Amino acid sequence: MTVTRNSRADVVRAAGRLFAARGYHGTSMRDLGRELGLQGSSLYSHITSKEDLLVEVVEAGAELFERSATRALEETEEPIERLRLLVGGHVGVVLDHLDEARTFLNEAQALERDHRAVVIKARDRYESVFRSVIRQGIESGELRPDLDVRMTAIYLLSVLNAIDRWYRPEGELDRDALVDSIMEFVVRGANRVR
Amino acid sequence: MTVTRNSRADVVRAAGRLFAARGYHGTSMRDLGRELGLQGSSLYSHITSKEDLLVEVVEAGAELFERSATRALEETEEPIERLRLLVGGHVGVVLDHLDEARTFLNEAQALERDHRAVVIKARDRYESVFRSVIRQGIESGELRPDLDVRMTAIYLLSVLNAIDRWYRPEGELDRDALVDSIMEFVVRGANRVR
DNA sequence: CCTACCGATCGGTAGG
DNA sequence: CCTACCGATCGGTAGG
Repeated sequence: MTVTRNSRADVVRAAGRLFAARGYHGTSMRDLGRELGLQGSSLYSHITSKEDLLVEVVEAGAELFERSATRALEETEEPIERLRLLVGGHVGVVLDHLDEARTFLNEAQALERDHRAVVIKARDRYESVFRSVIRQGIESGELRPDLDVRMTAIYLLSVLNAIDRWYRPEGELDRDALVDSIMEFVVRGANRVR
Repeated sequence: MTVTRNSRADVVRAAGRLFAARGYHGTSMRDLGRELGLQGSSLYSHITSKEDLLVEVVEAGAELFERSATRALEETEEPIERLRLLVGGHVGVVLDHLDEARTFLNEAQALERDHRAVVIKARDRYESVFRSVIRQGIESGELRPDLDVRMTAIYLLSVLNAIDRWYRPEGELDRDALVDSIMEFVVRGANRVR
């Protein structure tokens, strides 16, 4: 049995776990120390403040979502394919990086002003990728022309951001079926082909 | 200028305001006292614990949603009309009772086990109303028969529960237009009429 | 990474 | 509803 010291990355990951489960204000540095098998005060050899930890976890979440969007755009130019990749990528981030995703989505309000502003900008950029892909789908004739682009993006993201609230990987619905289900829900309502 | 004493209801309402804005763990009893212009310790002449306050706010939220669902069912028997009333009622609760709605939706995790279980049951009952109305829409032939009832209810509620994250009453979209927009998004995708 | 602390703040009580 | 507290816990530092 090897007892290794914790790395800074271990600390950030554990913080994500607790922030996602109990919230930032619901997590004390002593809770976090316990999670890692050390004293709360020992955490300060890795970080300089509790807020720092939140910033790192939230930024990790933001990066995961942004990278997913970039990949979707690089993979193909076909709008509906892009939309499916955006949905699949988002589902992947939520399911594979639940803690970072949840903290990014729910705990950004606990950040102080400047850092919160950065997060809001990252969210806007991410949402704008959805908007532009929806717009491309309209231009290509695959989505109906009277669609409200902004609203559609908001509704789709509402569905995606709520997944962690109900989805259980042990359930009957696997990841691909989930993506199909969401795509059907969204695109059937926006599809021109009748 | 009349300086009146605060009632218990005032305390609960103010608690809802702060819990919704900063979260339960992000709100101290002294914060709440300041909000009402009195000492933190004075709150204990109205209530017996901080957790009590959370229970009351969350239950107020639960009741508002349940009453909205009951009203929708009583108003009409036509499935699509019922669905519209459910959506309109939900939008009304979120916009007119934002603090209770937010606390109900986001802060129930801070409740201790027993009370949290009550909330989860209330949510299930509410969701089951959505499911049964969707089922009625399928039976009446207005919604397509291959629709996944559970998933459709979850997606619709995901859209509804995210409204407080982006909707601004000062914006161009008024309440009725919001309801129309959501109904179009959901029903067009589920509508049999082509 | 630990021990030993720090001042500040927490939820809550006693007694008016 | 206030004053005056209580013990516990908070984020964080010093010094090893």
